[in-house]
Amino acid sequence: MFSVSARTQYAIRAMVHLAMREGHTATAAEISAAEHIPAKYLEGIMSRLKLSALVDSERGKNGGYRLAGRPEDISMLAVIEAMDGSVRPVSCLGSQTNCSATAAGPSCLPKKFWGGLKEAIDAYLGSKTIRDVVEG
Amino acid sequence: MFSVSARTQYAIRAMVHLAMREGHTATAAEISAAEHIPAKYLEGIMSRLKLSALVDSERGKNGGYRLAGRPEDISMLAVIEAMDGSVRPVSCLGSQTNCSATAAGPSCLPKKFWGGLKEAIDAYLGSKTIRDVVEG
DNA sequence: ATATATTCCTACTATCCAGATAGGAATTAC
DNA sequence: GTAATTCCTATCTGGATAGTAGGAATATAT
Repeated sequence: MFSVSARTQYAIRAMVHLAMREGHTATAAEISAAEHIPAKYLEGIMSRLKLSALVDSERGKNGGYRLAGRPEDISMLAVIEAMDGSVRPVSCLGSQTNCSATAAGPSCLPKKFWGGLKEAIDAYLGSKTIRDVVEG
Repeated sequence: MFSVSARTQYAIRAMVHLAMREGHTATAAEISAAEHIPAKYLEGIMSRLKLSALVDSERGKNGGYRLAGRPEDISMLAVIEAMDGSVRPVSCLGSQTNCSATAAGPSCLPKKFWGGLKEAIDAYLGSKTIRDVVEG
């Protein structure tokens, strides 16, 4: 239950790897080898991280990736959201559309419960940073 | 991210429905109609709830289901675990087997982070009961 | 300039599982 | 004995996840 995608786990390991390089670039190939992540698959992950402005990249020879900020300023929530979008236990959270549960009536009792779960998860993930993970 | 299966949402709505029946039995067909849950699919859900001793059942004519305890004594964690097992963001939590991340070494930095997430989720889900949800 | 190393882009494939359906067997009330 | 119900087993299907493939664009070094 509530399992995290391989993609997200890979992304976090990649970010941790970059954090330990302390500003020096690391190539996707290097990260792939060090963290046991399929090389081609990792490329797509790095692209997403770039799109979310969590890493900077340099193309061409001697290129590679580096963190776009200090490890203590990058929340785990940001990394996870870059991979799989915002935390949303049920799809009706954050959208106006009614789910099947409310098709016949105005109220959906569990909605507040799910909202609370989202808040609990967001609070934890938002409070942790790459630095916290690096320090174990 | 962290989306909850339809099965779990159905199960919760079914439990809430039973709670509102205050000890009287409700048939699967009745719950299905009231909560807009596919009838045959709901049967399997009720079986699981029974297996986890969250509901009692009576077979045959005038049979049906009722809560196996008071709504305030049934935690949401128990209901969710009955559907999809225990909260486990990453598979290495709760098992001794090493994941690919640790194949080449003894340590996995993110493990503590994931453990903390599990605890945060368990704490929230464990603190809420069917009664809380019924009261909205 | 040319070779090389890298990111970046698009498309494809395979596997797995959630969600749902179907048919009937076992059980009980009346 | 009939109707209503839970219970059991098997099967189908769509979509998502994980991973692969091939190459275009870009930058560096010599």
